[in-house]
Amino acid sequence: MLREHRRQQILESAKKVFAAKGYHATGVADIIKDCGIARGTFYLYFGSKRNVFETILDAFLELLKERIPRIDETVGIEGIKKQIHDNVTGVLSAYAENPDMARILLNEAVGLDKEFDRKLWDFYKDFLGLIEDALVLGQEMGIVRPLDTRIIAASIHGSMQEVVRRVLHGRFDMDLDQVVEEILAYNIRALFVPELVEAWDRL
Amino acid sequence: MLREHRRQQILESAKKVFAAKGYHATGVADIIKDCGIARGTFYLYFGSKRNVFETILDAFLELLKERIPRIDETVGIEGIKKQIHDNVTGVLSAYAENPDMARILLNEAVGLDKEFDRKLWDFYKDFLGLIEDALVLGQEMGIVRPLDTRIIAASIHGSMQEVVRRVLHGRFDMDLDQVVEEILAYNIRALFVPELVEAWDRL
Amino acid sequence: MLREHRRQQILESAKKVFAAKGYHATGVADIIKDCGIARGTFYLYFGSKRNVFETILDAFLELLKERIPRIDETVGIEGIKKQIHDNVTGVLSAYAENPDMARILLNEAVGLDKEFDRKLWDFYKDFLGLIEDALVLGQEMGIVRPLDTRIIAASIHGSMQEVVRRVLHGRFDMDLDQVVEEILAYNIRALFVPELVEAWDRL
Amino acid sequence: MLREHRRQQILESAKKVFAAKGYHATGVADIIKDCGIARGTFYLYFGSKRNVFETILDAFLELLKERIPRIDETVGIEGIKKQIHDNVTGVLSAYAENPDMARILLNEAVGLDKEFDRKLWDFYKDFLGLIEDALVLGQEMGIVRPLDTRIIAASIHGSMQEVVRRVLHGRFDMDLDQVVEEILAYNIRALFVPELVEAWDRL
DNA sequence: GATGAATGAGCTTTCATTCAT
DNA sequence: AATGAATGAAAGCTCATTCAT
Repeated sequence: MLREHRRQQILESAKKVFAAKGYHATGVADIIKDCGIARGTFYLYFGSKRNVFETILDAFLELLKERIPRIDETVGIEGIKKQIHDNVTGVLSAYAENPDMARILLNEAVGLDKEFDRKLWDFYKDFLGLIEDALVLGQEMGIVRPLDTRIIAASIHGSMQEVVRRVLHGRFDMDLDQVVEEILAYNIRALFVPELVEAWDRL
Repeated sequence: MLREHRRQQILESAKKVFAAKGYHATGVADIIKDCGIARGTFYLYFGSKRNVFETILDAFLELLKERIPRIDETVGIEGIKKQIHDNVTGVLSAYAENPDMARILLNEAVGLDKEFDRKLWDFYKDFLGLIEDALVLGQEMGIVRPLDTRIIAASIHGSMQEVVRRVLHGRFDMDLDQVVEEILAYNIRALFVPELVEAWDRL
Repeated sequence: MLREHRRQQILESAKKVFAAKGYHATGVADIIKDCGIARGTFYLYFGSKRNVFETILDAFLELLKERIPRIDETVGIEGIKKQIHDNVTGVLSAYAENPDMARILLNEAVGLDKEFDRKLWDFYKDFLGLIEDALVLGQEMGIVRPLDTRIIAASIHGSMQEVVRRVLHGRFDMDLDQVVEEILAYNIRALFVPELVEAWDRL
Repeated sequence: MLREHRRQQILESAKKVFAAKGYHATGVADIIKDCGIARGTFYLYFGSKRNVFETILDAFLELLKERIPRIDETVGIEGIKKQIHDNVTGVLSAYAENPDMARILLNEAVGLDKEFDRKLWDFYKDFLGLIEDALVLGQEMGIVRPLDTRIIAASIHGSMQEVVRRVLHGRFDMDLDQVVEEILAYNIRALFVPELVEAWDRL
């Protein structure tokens, strides 16, 4: 399908330019120049500048969602450890593999307009919901210490997001695994009951 | 000082409107309407729309800086605990007391343009530097566990920022002290050597 | 009279600034800054920016008019030569002694608006009228060769004006007398019947 | 070339309006109204109001330059006479054929801003340079009397310019040839050695 | 008389979007 | 399907002038 291919071309160009210059500083002119198409052609595939941006954002949010499956608690502590490890790695690598999209999500999509804000809050609400569910489950299983699950879910999310932001900004020259290890070590201690922390490290 | 008073009026209106509508969606027209002044009057006090925004942002960054004094480590563990507690409370209350400014910093100032981005990164660099210094100091004192100070400094910053963001968004109906307690409990466990965590809680 | 003194102060400042920056590039702000008075004070003495400009221009046009008295032809050729010499010297020295006003007249007042244009044309019409009258008279006396008085009056005026313009622009480092001599030598030859030219030079 | 045609359309409208209302009194609104195009279209072809004006001015200066070729002195006195006649006719007809451009050059471009002033002075410097060269050459050939070439070059230029200005202003109902004859007769007498003037008229 | 803060009409310019070809 | 010239609403900003003190 040629049509689909052309659509993807535009999306790629838009992604690149939005990430590099920001939403407002990017004009439709920048996108079509990068893409080598005419102004009118752009509007043949996307209704508006806002619409391309939304498409890009939606795709990345979808991608992120897939990387965070619900935790299966029936597989024992060792299995849980592996799941958590995989989830964190999955999310972080989603960012790492799509730096442009990540930059757009973390830097450009913030404060764009009311509707985008709602979309992001909705996404994060789901994301935090999953974290909260996991925390509650952990508390029921006795492995997570007593804490306010809402505040702590936000903390976890915020700490990961900020680390990602700084890695993307190019300040950290470290590899993904090291980042995952640090984040896990940090949160394990922050969340789990003391007895488990010891055991965890021995796993 | 009538002049200073008028300047403050404009700043207040600008703060309100920027926080409510966002930087780009806000026109000078919105600010002067809220303020009840003429177009020209606005430009008598501020050189441009960007300039008012910058003034607001700078003021808030300055305010935040004042709330984060360097930690005095010579006062014993109990004194350190109090300092940390005060610092966290200080920063969070700076946000709580200036919700508009906070919203502007966290939502509007992100991705505005290259120069604002640099300003923010510079500010955060200082902020993270202080956290890192404290972590390194803690490690030297044997109270902070071995960890990558850069990643963890980012984590701490990110976790606090995200919590603030969500409190501002109005979803949390909790009071400041509770938030501070949760954040501290979270980070104490995440950072300190196990022996200290126990002692800490007993303080 | 203090009032008159203040008025002159403003006129002097305005003259200076208009000559230096041009009418449009000059703001009321420039004038009052140079003058050290308040905005409102300016409008106490002059109804508008245009009005100050007009006042300056009128004054200079008046000054110029005084320097060009009608020629008295009853005094013999030698007397006429002296009169012409004095008139040319008078006009040129009016420019030389008021370089700011001259610059304003020659560079700024051109093409300002319909009304100024009319004022200037009227002035020049009078000026050219005097020259034409002198030419006609000269023809009647048999000392001016046959020529189209309108065209030649314009030529005379234009040649003098352009020389003044260039002197003002600072390109010529010559003194007034030399300029007068050249202009006279130029026009005498251009205008007079051949026999007279010779006689003229011997006078 | 539709694009070039549209560009010319805008230039024509701009020329007309600038000549009629003057640079400052003319708004982009006036130009596009005269032209029947939208605001944006204007900026598609010209970067700014100043830019159109400059384009018009440059074009006319270029046109004038072409009309003033260097004089070839090797062709004998009769040939020189013809060349001078042709040059003067050429320049004057350039003005006559482009009254709007001429009005813009003579009335609007004066005192617009520093940069335009420099452009004009540069052009006139070249123009006067050519005249001066011709005068010096004439002196070497013994046909031009002793005179200050700089002052007289300015006189010549000024006299021609002023005549043009008045013709454009519509006060003169005479034809071009007559004007040329008068200007030549005037300057021949003013410049040449007496013996030549006589010979000249006999040619 | 003097002040200078306040005014607002009006300017130039931008850019997402449309539409005739 | 593709083009790119044309559009025009809307933005930021200036500055001569006014007027309450």
